[in-house]
Amino acid sequence: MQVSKTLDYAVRSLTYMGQKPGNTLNMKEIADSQHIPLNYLAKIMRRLVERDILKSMVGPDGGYVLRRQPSDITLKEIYEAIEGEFRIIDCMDREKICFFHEQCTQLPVWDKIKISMLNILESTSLYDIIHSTEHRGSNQEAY
Amino acid sequence: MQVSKTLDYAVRSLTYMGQKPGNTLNMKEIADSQHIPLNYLAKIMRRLVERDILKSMVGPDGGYVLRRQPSDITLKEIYEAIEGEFRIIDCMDREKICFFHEQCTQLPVWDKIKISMLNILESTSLYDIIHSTEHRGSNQEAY
DNA sequence: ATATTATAGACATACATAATCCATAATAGG
DNA sequence: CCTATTATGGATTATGTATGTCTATAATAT
Repeated sequence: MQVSKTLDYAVRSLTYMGQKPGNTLNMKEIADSQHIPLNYLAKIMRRLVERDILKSMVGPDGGYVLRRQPSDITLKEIYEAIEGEFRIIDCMDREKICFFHEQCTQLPVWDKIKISMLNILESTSLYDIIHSTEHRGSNQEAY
Repeated sequence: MQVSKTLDYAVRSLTYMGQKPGNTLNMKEIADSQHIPLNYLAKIMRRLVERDILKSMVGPDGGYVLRRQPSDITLKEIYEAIEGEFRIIDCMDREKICFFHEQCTQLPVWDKIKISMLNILESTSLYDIIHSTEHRGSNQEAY
């Protein structure tokens, strides 16, 4: 029930990019600034490009830019780019036949949690994430 | 970001027990009914006993009973018995020093999700889970 | 005394995540 | 056209955690 390191990397990278609007940033700069292994970030970036969250440019002075406004990129999109469809328990996978079928008492609970999480993911944009620190007190205890 | 099989096993087992109030059920019956490997369930049950969710009795005709009313057992307790403290991202672990300290823009988002999930876990009792199927249409599409 | 049950924990396995590595394609600039 | 720089693609390895298995021990009802 944890956010994967990969998703965390993706969100951090996009946040960093959103804080430097307009600039084309190359992978190396992003990887260095966020302490992400370069080749691992490469794979993450590809998925974000595939999902049209980023635009990439090959060659010298190449790199990545956000394809859309941060306010137009939701956390849900980022999640799905990295993890695929949002799902919190396996039998929500329609391809697998769950032994318990409809008598399963568990599903409504997990579904409630799922819906609540999806709401947050959907209603949170990259813009919100970028600006979320501003609302935190500077002497707030670190996590 | 998924519910572990172990937690699912725990919730299913407790639900099953809650549906047969008063009876002492032994592990074998629970394991069989829920299709859980017996020795694996043994480890799960131990944790639930430690947390005073279950009472155990050794010996012939021994087994387990719920120590409290289903309405008095929250999903959060079950979660914590199995997974430990609820946490959705590693740097929420105060023992680990996160590289980004307070400048981290990510935490408020994950924290929002965490709080929302905790609310649900806390406000959902075993009673609710047991009775949740009743609110579902019988011809509802299976997950 | 024996059968039955839970307890305890070591051990093994499988699987997903994370990370590394190497080869290739695109392109800007000289 | 050549070269350096950057992304792309995919194979491979490493690591850790979740899951599952096994064996021995303790408690207790009959």
